[in-house]
Amino acid sequence: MSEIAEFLTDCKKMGIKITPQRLAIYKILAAKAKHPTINELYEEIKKDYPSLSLNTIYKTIQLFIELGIVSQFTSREGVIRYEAKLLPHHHVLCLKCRKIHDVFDSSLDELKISPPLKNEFEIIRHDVIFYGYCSECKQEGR
Amino acid sequence: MSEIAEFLTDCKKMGIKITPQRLAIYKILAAKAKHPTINELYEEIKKDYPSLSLNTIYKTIQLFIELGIVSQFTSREGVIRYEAKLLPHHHVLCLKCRKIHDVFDSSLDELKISPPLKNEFEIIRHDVIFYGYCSECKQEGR
DNA sequence: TACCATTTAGGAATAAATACTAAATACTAT
DNA sequence: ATAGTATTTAGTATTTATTCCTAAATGGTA
Repeated sequence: MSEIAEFLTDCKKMGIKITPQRLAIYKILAAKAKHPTINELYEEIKKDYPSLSLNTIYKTIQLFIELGIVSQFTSREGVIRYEAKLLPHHHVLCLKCRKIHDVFDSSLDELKISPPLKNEFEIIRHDVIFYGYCSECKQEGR
Repeated sequence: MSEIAEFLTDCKKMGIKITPQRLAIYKILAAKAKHPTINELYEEIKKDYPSLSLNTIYKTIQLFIELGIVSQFTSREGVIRYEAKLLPHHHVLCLKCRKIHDVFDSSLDELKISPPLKNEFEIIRHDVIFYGYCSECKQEGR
């Protein structure tokens, strides 16, 4: 659980308080292969913290994004999803079941940036999003 | 204006009616370098069609997406933007001024799909989104 | 030109996100 | 350990975004 330890030191460094709510939210966001929406977060955390307010989730997410430890991620469908920034990776979205999976392929991390783009922009990073059908959905036809 | 002519034949082929509202919306979406949000569309079209309803924009956009002539596009910020599907291209978002520009670089259209990804998914297409600073913003510092 | 199914405008209804405030809590220095 | 203080939370109210509904208007067809 070194991610959690890292989170705790991050919080101290940034001067924000460590609360059970924040820890619970971060833990879910840091869990691999999860890309919850606000409501999915809410439903999941309510199991352990029945009194938790949606408002707290909104504010915590916003705080995490400002601190740079969480990123927003939005699929073509316009559904906003969140995840902790851990290893660099990309995504693949199943066009049928809508599940989003992580893609770890470091060759995608070093795309060739064409000269016109390089001239006009200072590129910091990039995301690749694949669209297709996952193993379950491609079997059962579309 | 061949895009507009193409739009008109598309509509006929699909059996939907060509209305001034639909044409106005499509024209803005087809204008290069524009990636409007719902509200930006609304504000812009209201200049010419003061009576146009927000409702109409929502429904028209949804129709266009179903017809496959418009695509949604959502940046890390979670703001949904729309554009007509013309040539295949990718995007670059300025982290300061938030403007989104098109990137035409066909080498990005043929990414190498790693074996694990290929085995588990049937990949149909992909998007690349670059993040960085545009020529104006990188000069004036951040 | 008249007909009819489709489309629009506008308001009502619903859903999503944010603002506000009193009560509760994490951290600091003692 | 304890008290003090600024931060944070929960809960409600408010605002904003999106969808639903219906009568009136309009585009395409014969």
